[in-house]
Amino acid sequence: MPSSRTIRALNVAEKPSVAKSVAGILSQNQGLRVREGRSRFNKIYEFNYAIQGQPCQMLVTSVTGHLMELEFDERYKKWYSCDPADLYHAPVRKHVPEDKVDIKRTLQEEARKCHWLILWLDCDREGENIAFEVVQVCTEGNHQLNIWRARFSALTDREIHEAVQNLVRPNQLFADAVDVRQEIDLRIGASFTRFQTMLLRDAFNFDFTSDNKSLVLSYGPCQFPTLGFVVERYWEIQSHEPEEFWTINCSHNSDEGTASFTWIRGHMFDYTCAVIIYEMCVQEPNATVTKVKQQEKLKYPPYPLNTIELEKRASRYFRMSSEHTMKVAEELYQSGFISYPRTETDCFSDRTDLRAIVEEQQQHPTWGSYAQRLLDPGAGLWRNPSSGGHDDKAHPPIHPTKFSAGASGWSQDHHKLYELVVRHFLACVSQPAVGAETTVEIDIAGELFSASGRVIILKNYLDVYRFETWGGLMLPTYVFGQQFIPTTLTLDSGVTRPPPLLSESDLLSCMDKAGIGTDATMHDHIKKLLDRFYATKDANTRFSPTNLGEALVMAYDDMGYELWKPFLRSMMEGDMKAVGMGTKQKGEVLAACLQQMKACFLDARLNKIKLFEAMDLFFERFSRSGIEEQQTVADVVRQCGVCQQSDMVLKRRPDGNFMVGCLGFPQCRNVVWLPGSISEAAVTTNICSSCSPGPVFMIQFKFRRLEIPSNYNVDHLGCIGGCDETLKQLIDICGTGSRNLSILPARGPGSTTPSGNIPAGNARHGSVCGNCRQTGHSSNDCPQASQSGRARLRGMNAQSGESSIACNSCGASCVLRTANTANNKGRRFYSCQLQECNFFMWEDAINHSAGVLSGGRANAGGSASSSTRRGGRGQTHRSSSRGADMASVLATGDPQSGRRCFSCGDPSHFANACPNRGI
DNA sequence: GCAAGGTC
Repeated sequence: MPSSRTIRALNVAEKPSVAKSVAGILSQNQGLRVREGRSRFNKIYEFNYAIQGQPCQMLVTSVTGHLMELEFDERYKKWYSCDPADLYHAPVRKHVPEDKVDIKRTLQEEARKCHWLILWLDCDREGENIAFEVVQVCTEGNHQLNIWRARFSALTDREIHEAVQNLVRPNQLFADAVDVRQEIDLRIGASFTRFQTMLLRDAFNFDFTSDNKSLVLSYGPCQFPTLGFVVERYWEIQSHEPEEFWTINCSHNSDEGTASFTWIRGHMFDYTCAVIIYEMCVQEPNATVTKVKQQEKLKYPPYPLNTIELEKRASRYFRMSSEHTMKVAEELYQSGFISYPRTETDCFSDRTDLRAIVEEQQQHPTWGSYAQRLLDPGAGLWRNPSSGGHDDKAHPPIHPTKFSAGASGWSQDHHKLYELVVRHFLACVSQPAVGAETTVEIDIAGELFSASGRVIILKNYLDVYRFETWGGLMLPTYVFGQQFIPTTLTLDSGVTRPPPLLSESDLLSCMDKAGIGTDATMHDHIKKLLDRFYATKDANTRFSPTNLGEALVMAYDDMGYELWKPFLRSMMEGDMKAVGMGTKQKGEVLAACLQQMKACFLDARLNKIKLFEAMDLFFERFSRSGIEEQQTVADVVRQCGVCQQSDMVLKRRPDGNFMVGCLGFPQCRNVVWLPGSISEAAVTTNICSSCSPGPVFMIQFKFRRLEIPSNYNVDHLGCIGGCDETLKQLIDICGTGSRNLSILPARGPGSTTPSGNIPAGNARHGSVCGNCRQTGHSSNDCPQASQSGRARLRGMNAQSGESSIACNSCGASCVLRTANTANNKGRRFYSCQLQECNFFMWEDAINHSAGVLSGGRANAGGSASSSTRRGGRGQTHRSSSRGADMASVLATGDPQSGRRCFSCGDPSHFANACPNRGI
């Protein structure tokens, strides 16, 4: 029994699993009692222990992450309750949300009975912040608590015992750093989200959803840069100008097989040079082996698995989304099959018993025998895992924690993910694969070509890590000085290709590199892009921006802000570090950041026309004619006091503004103009008590929040009979004329854009400028050509033209563009607008040789060979091939060249002997 | 209804 001097200590961990581990380690499972708390997930463990010789009765329980949330005061919570700009200074408070109230009550009840509070939160900034949330809640129950912090970096016996024997005080600075982040995220996120949602949702017909009203156009310091990565790559692809190149390829057949030699010069962009060199090779085709190099190559196993790698590999190997991967991993963790799945750590601690983990897997029917070989010292397969250099000091790399040959209730994805975790772990503790690589270099007429092949000598970890392969191309045997005549020698052309769309794995890498999100939240940010209709993911897990996503990024880019770039987050990360170190004050960082962001917000609001312009490129404005018709039918406000014959009715004008006019128009011109800031107006059955002659029916108005001062309500029941001061004031302030938006370029009939993504300068786009994407001019006379970063990016290499032809390859439309590269400046070409199609054709190629695509000059010597330029993404692009079987060339001469000089056309010599040769 | 961060 505890003595009267025994200290009762309440221990709180960040999650139930840690509470259980800490209790198990400290009690050594002796005298450990478990009871329920008010929250069914967070149990309470009790046992006796001694800290620094002091007997303690230990109570160990947990929270589940943050206990509190930051929110605005009640008055600012409703979207229309305030100007979004007010959210930069509106009061905020931390509160315990409904689903955490049970945990709060448990903590307070237990704290009342305790002397000490020991905080076992994860040892990172968020953990420190949660620690202070726990302190706040517990001290509300007991002001006398002595508060301690246990610092540990792994759930091992030594770490936990050391932590409890060396308790310290919690670090307020770390917690402050997180407070800063939370407040900035909330204020920026809420203000921009409310602003752009309220501004755009009612103005445009977003054709991808039938529920326009509930659409939320969110902004967040993580989600927008993530969208930025997707859009930036998409623009890079759009602005890519295919460039034609030439290369010489050589093959040689022997009894042992075929060797393919590639030209050491690689791609040559100057056709004449390539032809001259090719001519030299054709004239002296004898190949001499100048180098044979054989060396051993090692392919190392991957580093131990952390969250981001798990997500990337599951996406690559199984095409599982990162969000789904984390859901499945969480379930495997909850049921005890794998370790904690949210970890940055990619190195194992020296204290981890790696062999014990392997031993468990020996019984598996598929990889069990590999695990047995690993443990057999005679096999020499074991290798201590290398370190990836990251350690979050809280969790080990993801590894199997319990053997399973497939539990009941597992889906295919549970099987796949568990298999990945096990095989990855077994690979990490295995020897690298060993290969023999052979490189052969040959010389033909002074030009060098090379071929390489590799055979695997020892597969080692590749035996178990079936997700990776290592090329096993065999080369025939060659010896130094050997000579042979190539079987084929061809001059091949190709075109440069744009990079592919970002895959989920690429996107995670971009985010990781730029510090966007954490290992536990990155998949949420990616999913948010899909949920918000900002991006789509295709079957190959590649992301494209939607029209909405592209328009939003385009608008902010045109405003000149880099809100869609990762810099804001990086800057915040720097500031948070400074707060954590104590070199900057919490208040000072908050004030400075919010001041900057508010200025940016106000400026963005002034420039809202950019948002409308960008949206206008892709979406239709809501038609107001229907509303007008409906409202002119029945909405009588009063009898006309001028003609005294007709009724005055509420009308919506074609420009969207409201008026109350006499139905006797045009004979009677009595009219009451209404403020220009009204978004909705409806005549009610309420009758004004002061205006006469009556009845004058009152009108329910809704004003646009952003167009009236913040001290006016957006909802107003008003009267047009002359008694309504509010209405008069708003007419004074807002006027009754055209709103800003009516100065936008009108969208003529037929300019409706389809719902799919439209590349810059698309011929289908009609009169949209390829540079700035506005209407009314072409890219050649674009006034913004040098102003916009995006315009610069898009117009970097080529300018869009208006002319288009049908694509010879896929049938879609090609647009005529002008090259701007050194070699082909001013030369015009057609390129297909269909993203998947890479068709490209010089305009002069059509003129020179009808029916021959892109090889006009290549085939000038009379070649009959030609083919289209189309090829799948990522394939080697080889199209027109001007080549010949060398044996036949040597026997009969070159039928394709007519044995004349390619350089000057003189039949008396070949190009290598051409007197004009000056390359 | 808005962010991002914990975690169940």
